[in-house]
Amino acid sequence: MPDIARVARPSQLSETVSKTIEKWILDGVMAPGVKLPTEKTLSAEFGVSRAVVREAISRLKAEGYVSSRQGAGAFVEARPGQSSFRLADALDPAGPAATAHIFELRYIVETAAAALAARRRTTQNLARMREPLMRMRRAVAEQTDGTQADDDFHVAIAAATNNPALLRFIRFVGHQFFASRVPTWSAEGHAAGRAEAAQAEHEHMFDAIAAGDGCAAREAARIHMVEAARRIGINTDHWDPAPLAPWEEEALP
Amino acid sequence: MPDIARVARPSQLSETVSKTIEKWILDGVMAPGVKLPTEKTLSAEFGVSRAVVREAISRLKAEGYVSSRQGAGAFVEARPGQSSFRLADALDPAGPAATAHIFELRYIVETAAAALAARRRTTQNLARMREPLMRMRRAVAEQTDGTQADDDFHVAIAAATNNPALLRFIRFVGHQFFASRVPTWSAEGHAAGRAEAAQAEHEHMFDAIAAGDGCAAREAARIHMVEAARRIGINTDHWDPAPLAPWEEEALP
DNA sequence: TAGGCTAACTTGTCTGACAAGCAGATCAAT
DNA sequence: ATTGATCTGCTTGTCAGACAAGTTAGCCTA
Repeated sequence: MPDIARVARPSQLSETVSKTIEKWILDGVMAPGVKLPTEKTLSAEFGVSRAVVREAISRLKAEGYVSSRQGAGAFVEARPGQSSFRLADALDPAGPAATAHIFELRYIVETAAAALAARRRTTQNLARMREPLMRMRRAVAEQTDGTQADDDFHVAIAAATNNPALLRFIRFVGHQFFASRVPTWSAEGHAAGRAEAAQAEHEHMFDAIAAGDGCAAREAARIHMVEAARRIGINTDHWDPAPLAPWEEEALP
Repeated sequence: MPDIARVARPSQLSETVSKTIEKWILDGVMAPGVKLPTEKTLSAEFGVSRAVVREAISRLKAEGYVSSRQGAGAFVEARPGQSSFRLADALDPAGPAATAHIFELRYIVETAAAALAARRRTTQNLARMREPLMRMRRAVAEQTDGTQADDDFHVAIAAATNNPALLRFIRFVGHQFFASRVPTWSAEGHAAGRAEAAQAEHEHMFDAIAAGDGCAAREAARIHMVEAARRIGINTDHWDPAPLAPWEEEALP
């Protein structure tokens, strides 16, 4: 079943209130450090109960826009909204152009991660990469779904960088494209040879990382990312060439 | 006044409840898609009022762990917590090691951004980079604070990549180190020549980007990042050398 | 003037209630 | 027997009022 466009939810009162206050903050109407109106004032202003206002403020607290102290009031944070990073904002939903931008970001970190993984991977890391690689091999042979294994493979590479922040970011960005991997591993994808092609790229990445060759790993990851982008219809002409270090250059064929 | 260690806040009831449920989800006790206990059940279970439970769930909704439908109940999201990315988690606060990891992530994206900016920048982009650059020059000359200008400069470079996602991520990561830039622009920083050194690196970055030389821009950014890391006491020995493309290599001195 | 004290105010929590919406059961009709 | 509508209990969303806990600012006293 093709996914149905999610019906516009009936606007929740608390959401309306929180979005309004969020807009105040983002537009600079309420500068960092200033005190928000009291809950009683806001509830009167918006014409809703205090419970709704509290729920709205609770959401703003969770997203790092404000913080509140009992007895004192609620205050706009120093760097509102910068405590967490989100790609698909509810205010400006991600279009096709945004997808290309996010993929370029993924391209940057994944190629760097592959190079780092080649230099830092332990034998245990390699084992954790080999497992999803085998699952993908089987998926290609049996023409089954390898989407999850694909995801796991990239996460395993990120884990080999020994950088938890990088790992979490790659996991985060990668999950944004979880759905995009389906066309590769679908029946059509198998028939068109997309799954097989992707798997060949994965094998190259693994071999380079196993060999400890950061240069080759970066190049293999670069090719995989460019091809993956192509498979989901993203133009990569103007991308940075995920370049190699001068002393790595002679290792290329 | 040296900043005082923030005293442990008196545990908010709603925070306790939301952290507990968050842990349930992260530990897999509650799988994606399953229905949470009703608010009445939870309030009885935790021994708090329904208002507290509602506030806790509201927080979890904001962070993308659960979603709720009126009349039906609250359900664990398909990819709980993956709707937003945060570096300093409240559960495991960022230590010095984490700072190094985050800085490496910043290093990866900032060097890539510099290379992209050199290839894509418009004259308007250059003007927006020149402005904070001038402010920093003045700060060096007058031994004043250039922290904000420093931040603005890096954001202006990111903006020149013409990639909003990359811009937002660099702004996000850069702000994590806003406080770290203070030692460079403090009175001691000026006296020790740190501000002057940083400014020289900035000038090199700007010149390379203005010249449209992606290779030189990447190298200038690499040097700046490594030096900036050194200034705040981060070991960079095992970092990836932010390499150059083969065809860019001859441009190096 | 300095310091303590009080009073008003604000957020945090509790209780009870009703409205809006959902899911399963019941039941009638074809 | 299957389908369709209706009904009923349950759950979340919203409201109102109240008290507890904590803060702020002004007053008052020494």
